[in-house]
Amino acid sequence: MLNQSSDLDRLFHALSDPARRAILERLSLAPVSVSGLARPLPMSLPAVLQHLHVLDGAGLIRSEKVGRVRTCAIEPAALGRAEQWINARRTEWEHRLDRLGEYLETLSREGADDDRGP
Amino acid sequence: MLNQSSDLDRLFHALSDPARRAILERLSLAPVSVSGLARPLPMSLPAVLQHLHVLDGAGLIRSEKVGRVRTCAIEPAALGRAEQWINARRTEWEHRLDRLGEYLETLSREGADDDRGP
DNA sequence: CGATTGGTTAAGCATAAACTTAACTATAGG
DNA sequence: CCTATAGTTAAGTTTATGCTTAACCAATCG
Repeated sequence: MLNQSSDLDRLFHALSDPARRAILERLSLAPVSVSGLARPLPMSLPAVLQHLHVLDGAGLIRSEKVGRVRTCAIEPAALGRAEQWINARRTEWEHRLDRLGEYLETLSREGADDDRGP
Repeated sequence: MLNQSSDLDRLFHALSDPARRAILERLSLAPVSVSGLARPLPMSLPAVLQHLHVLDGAGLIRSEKVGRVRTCAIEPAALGRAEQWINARRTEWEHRLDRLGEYLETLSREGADDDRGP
C-alpha cells in the first residue's frame, strides 16, 4: 500500500462538503446538467462550478459537453476506492480483536494449570 | 435521512488528511499513546494533538488518560457511518442502472412488434 | 441579426486549516 | 526535592477553501 495518499486526500476532501455530497446524491439518481445541479443549491453558478471541479479532480464525476450544455454523471469507481480504505481499517481492527481474543484465551488456559513455568 | 450533514462533514474532513489517516491506520492495529503516535510523524507534538482533536471531534477515536499518558484507540462505529453514506450512493446508482436496463428492454420489446401504434 | 440561455474565467475577500514556537502543568523516578 | 517525561494551551503565520461579483464566450432561437 505505497502512499498514493494525495489521491485519497482529494477523494475524502471532496466528500467533506455538504454541497458536493448533495451533488453526488443527485447524480447517483441520474445525470444532470450544470445549471440543473445548481438550481436547488443556495449559491451562485460559479460556486457550483468550483465544486464540480473539485469532484472531477477527485475522479468522482465525469462530464461531457454537447452543444452548450454540460451533463455530469457519477463515477462510482472513485467511491469504491474510498470504501476500500475504510474497509481495510475495519479488517485490521477485527484482526486485532481476534489476536486479543486469542491472547486472553491463552491467559485463561495458562491460569487454569498454572504449575507450568518459572 | 434528515440532514445531520455537519456530522458527515467532520467525518470526511477528518479522513481527508494523510497524517490523520496514518494515525487511524496505526490505531486500527492497536491502541497507542499520544507521543507514540507522534514519533513517526514529520511534525511537532502540538500539531499531532490538533489532529487527534479533529479525529475525536469526528468520533473516529476515543482516548483515556491514566497517570500522565493518554492512550488513544479507534472508534470503528464512525467509519461505519462514512461507509454507510457511500453505500447508499452506490445502491442508488445501481437502482438507476436497473431502471435504465428496464427502459432499454421496454424499448427493444416495443421495437420488436412495432405494429402497435401511438 | 440580436437577445437569451448555459457555461466559464478572473479577481477579490473572509474564514478555516495546518503548522510552528514558546510557555506551562502534572506525573514519575532517582 | 529535582529533573526529565508526557501532554496541553496559547498565539501567531501561512496557505487553502468557499464564496461572491463582474465580465466574457458560445450555442440557440425569434
